[in-house]
Amino acid sequence: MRIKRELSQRELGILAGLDPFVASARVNRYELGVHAPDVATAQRLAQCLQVPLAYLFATDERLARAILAFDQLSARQKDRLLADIEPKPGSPP
Amino acid sequence: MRIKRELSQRELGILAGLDPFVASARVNRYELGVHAPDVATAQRLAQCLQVPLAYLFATDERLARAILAFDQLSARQKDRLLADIEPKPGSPP
DNA sequence: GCACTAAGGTTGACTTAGTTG
DNA sequence: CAACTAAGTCAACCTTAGTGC
Repeated sequence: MRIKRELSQRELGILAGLDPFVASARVNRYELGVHAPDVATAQRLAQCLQVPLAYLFATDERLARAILAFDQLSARQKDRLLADIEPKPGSPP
Repeated sequence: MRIKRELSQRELGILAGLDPFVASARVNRYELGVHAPDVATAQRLAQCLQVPLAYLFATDERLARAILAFDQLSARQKDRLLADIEPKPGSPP
């Protein structure tokens, strides 16, 4: 899982609502990819990191950056960007 | 999990390498959100659906569309888009 | 064919307790 | 403090077997 944090593993886990006694071990396993959390826990971690849940699962570096950047845009900017890059229907065939 | 398929649940599961006898039940559980697959299985499903893994976890509709559209761009287009929308460092403070 | 489900077995995440820098 | 790990427990997923459309 793609975790980009500024806090310690333990602090992040506690912030995400994990029991302080287990936060360190669990976040460590997630960050190293030994274990994977359930989606609810992943969602809480994402909220604490202020990134979209999808960002944690972005395997491609550029896509990860795009997800972060897109998330920062205003609703209007998102709509304009989508209009720019989404393929128009009825073109390919 | 965000699954947008054109095949049947069973067909998708088989295509993703699941045992034909269990493909239907498992994909059904994933699609309805009753169970979640491990990341390796999710990755195989994403490949079959020809979407990035992150797309399956996009909770926001616009972000989901953006991920799909971004994935279709050429490497050069991706880099140009990132240059456009990524916040420049040193502006906020 | 399709989507969907309950019950029980089994695997892997979770807790505990600990080491190391 | 921090990052990281092994071992045993048990919840969550997987399999089986089945329903109804």
